[in-house]
Amino acid sequence: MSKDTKTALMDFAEHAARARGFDGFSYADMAEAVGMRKASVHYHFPTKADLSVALMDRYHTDLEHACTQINVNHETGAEQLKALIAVYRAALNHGKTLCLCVSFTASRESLPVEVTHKIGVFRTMLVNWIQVVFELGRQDGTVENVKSAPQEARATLALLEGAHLAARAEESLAVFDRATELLAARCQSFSKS
Amino acid sequence: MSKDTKTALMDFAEHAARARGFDGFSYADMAEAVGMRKASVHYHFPTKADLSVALMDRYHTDLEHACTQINVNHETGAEQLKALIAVYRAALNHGKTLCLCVSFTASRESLPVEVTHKIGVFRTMLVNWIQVVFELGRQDGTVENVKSAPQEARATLALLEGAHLAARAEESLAVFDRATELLAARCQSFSKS
DNA sequence: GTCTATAGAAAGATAGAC
DNA sequence: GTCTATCTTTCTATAGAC
Repeated sequence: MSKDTKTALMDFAEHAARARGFDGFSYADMAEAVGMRKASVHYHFPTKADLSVALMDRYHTDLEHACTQINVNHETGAEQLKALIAVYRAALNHGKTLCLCVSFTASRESLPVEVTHKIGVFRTMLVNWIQVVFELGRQDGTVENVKSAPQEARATLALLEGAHLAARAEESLAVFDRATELLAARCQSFSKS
Repeated sequence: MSKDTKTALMDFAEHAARARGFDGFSYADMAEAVGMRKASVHYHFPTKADLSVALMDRYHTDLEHACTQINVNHETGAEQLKALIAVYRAALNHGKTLCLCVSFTASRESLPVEVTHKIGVFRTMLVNWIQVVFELGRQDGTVENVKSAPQEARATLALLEGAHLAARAEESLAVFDRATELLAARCQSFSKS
């Protein structure tokens, strides 16, 4: 069951990176978490740089999949935007964890350039997706006051990530909700047009 | 000149914390930066926890002073808000450094609870100040479409910090500007009322 | 205040047996 | 795939001379 072991290692590493930063956990921690020895962890991920690449790849895939699911399950721009907010809200774990992208961005200097590049690709993917949501929201009239969709998309991602930080600073979901309240308020249940 | 040495150590430590995270630099780095030995650094800051407290205290004082200066130098809500955006923009160093509050929030688990608490106090101070700016901007008519000043304040701090992260992710001032464009666009040079 | 010297712990990583 | 054993480096921190 080597794949399960690898998955278990990545699950722990992702959670640890999001809770304590990429420098905040060690191979010893990973080994203890899954019940093996340090040297065995190196069998699965020779270096910590390898681990960081694997984590970022999986994160990109997961989020892209989550976005696709939102498109499938929600019709209007407003509903899709609210669903994205909900995804970030859930990722907070009540203020205990950041999203991996924020965590990795803060720990940038400890990561291989390959991951820095992947962060850029990930952000571009997400901004583009959000932009389409705003365009839809403007067309179907469910998102209020949409001016420039590209600008809205950039600002929205910054707001969501900033709200993550804010919530973590005070370890409180309420802080996240307060920071995103105005954005959520622009989402109408039914078209006004 | 012990005070100068202490200041030099703090200057380097703050820059390093903002560029590489609080776990991303060591006493050896500090010693080399100011031209002394590791043990001598411990004379000024016995533990790294002590150092983190000193950095956070100074940061709070500095930012509070910057806000006061904005109040002195800018009359309208819009001008004050634009000045705050400019402060955050300058702190980026072209995408190389985060503000200390964001850096410390990400490295939370490595810091003493005292600093965690000080981060909360700092954020409250800043949110309150931003709230007053929005109230002013609504009264003098220079900031467009102000709904709830407390909500605007929370969202603005989250947006500024998120824009910091975004800019750092791509090491680009332009990314910061794009993320804050919509906020800046709400600031009018002259009252519309 | 700054130095040399050193302790003790923990980090990332590798070699080789099983 | 996992183990024991070990290496090397780096980290925070302290003792004591100057």
